[in-house]
Parts: sequence; structure tokens; C-alpha cells
Amino acid sequence: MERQTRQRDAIQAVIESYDRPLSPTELCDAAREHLPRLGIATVYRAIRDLVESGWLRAVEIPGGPPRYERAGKPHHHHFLCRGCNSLWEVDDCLSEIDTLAPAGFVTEGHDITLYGLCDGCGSTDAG
Amino acid sequence: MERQTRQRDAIQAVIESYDRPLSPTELCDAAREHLPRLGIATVYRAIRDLVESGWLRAVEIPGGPPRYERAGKPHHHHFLCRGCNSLWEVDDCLSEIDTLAPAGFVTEGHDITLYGLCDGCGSTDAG
DNA sequence: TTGATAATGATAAGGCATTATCGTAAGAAA
DNA sequence: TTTCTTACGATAATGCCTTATCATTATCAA
Repeated sequence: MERQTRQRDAIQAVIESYDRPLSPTELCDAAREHLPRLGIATVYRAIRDLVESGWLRAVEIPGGPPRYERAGKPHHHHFLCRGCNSLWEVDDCLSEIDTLAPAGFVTEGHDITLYGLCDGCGSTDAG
Repeated sequence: MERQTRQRDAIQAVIESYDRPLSPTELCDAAREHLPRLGIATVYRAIRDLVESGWLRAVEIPGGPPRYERAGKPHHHHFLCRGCNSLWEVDDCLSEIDTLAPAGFVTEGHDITLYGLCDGCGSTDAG
């Protein structure tokens, strides 16, 4: 990432313009709307470098490939839609969660994933 | 699963005797203490059949292969130890979690994974 | 005990996400 | 614009987990 390229520009612009974490494939598809010949390897390279530089953050979810979102956002969680398989942000958090571990365990953090239907899928009766 | 075999017996006994979900590899290793020649394919076959029959349940965790636990337990969550990579049960749950999704979203369930060090790893200063 | 056949074990194959390879294209400094 | 290099794009290769294959073993009803 020593040179600024149209590919990196497009990839970063897509991340900035979406309000939810994207998988590498979603990211590639979205960036291809501006750069049709964008290769998936370039997307993976950009993800690697951007995560390494602290600009991007991986979001791991149960049973699926990681999604990526802009780093530095306030603490939040995610909602996985079983209709369209996209991941959405959930701003709130119940901090008491970190007190649930058994005695003797040291809790350092937590992930919460809600499941269901997003606004679009629920209203179109996809389930 | 039309015949009861020593392999199935051992696999089910291991599940019953552990108080935490096991990965296929963990399950195989544990069962091999009684049946040293147990093959990993047999473990996967047993898992498939036992999940299908409703006896076993898959526990998906972020960024890792699924673990399996006895089905039918009360609602609970899990704690992933970064020291030994094993998954532990957390009995409590904050039911208010299901109210966090944005307006218009239909929440059907949730997963919570706590991260940190389990009793054993924390006390031996593994982190 | 026998015999039909389901289950096993060793391992090859498959599936999928990710990474490496390498010839080509294109930043950017001079 | 030239030139040096980095980055790209297409795709082969890798790695990991899981499933399929198939000869052998073991279950269980008769």
C-alpha cells in the first residue's frame, strides 16, 4: 500500500459508503460497479493491508466468513439477516454481559450476534 | 445409525461426560482414549446422524469450527478461552438483548460469545 | 453360529475461502 | 515522457474442514 491506486480508492470508498460490514465478495461486487475488472485478489490484498494499518476491522460471525467495517467505531454489535445474509449494525450493548462468566474466569470482551430478518426481508415476507 | 456400535457408544459417552461443547477433533481425541483406532470419519458420521436425530446440537462460534453439545439444554451461552481454545458454558442470559435490533427488524434469537481466560488458563498466567 | 448388510477406518476427494504466482499495467519521481 | 517498481488481474495453489470411496469388520436377527 505504498501507492494510491484507483482500486484502493474504490475499495475504501465502498467501505465508507456502507453502514454495515461487508464480506470480501460483497466488497468486490460493490467496488466492481465502478471498476468492473477489479480482481478478488486485489480486494484480499487491500483488506490485509487496511486491517494491518488499523483503518479496517474484521467482524467475525458464527458460521460464516468475516465481514469488514471501518475501524474506530464505538462499541457495537451485529444483526445477521437470514433472508439476505447481510450483517447490520446494532448500536446498543448491555455491558452487564461481561459479568456472566463463571467464577475464576477472566472476561476480556464479548461478541453478540442477533439473528432474524432485517427491515427489508421482514417486510417482504422472505421468511 | 441403525446399529449400535462401540464407536457410537464411546462418542455419545464422551458428549455426556463433558460439560462443554467439543469440536469434532476434540471429540475424536477424547473417544480414542477408549477406542484408540477410532477414525475421524466415523466421528463426523456420528455427529451428522446425532444432530439429525435431535440428540446433539451444533454451537457455532465466530472464527472457528462448530462445537457440539447435548441438545435440549436450557438457553445458555458460551465462553471461548484464548488460552486453551476450549469453549465453556455460561448459564445466564440477559433476555433484553433481543430488544436491541433497529426498528423494523425481527429478532428471532441471539448468540453471545464471551472471550477471555478460563479458570485454568487465568490461574496459570497463560496470557 | 451364520449370513446379510450396516458401520468402520484409512485415505482420497471435494468445497470454499484465502494466498501465491507471474506476466502486464500503471503510479510517481525525475 | 521515461523509467523504475509497485500493484493489478487471472488463475493456480494452498490449507482447512468435511464428505465420499471402498475394502474390511462387526452387528444382530434368524
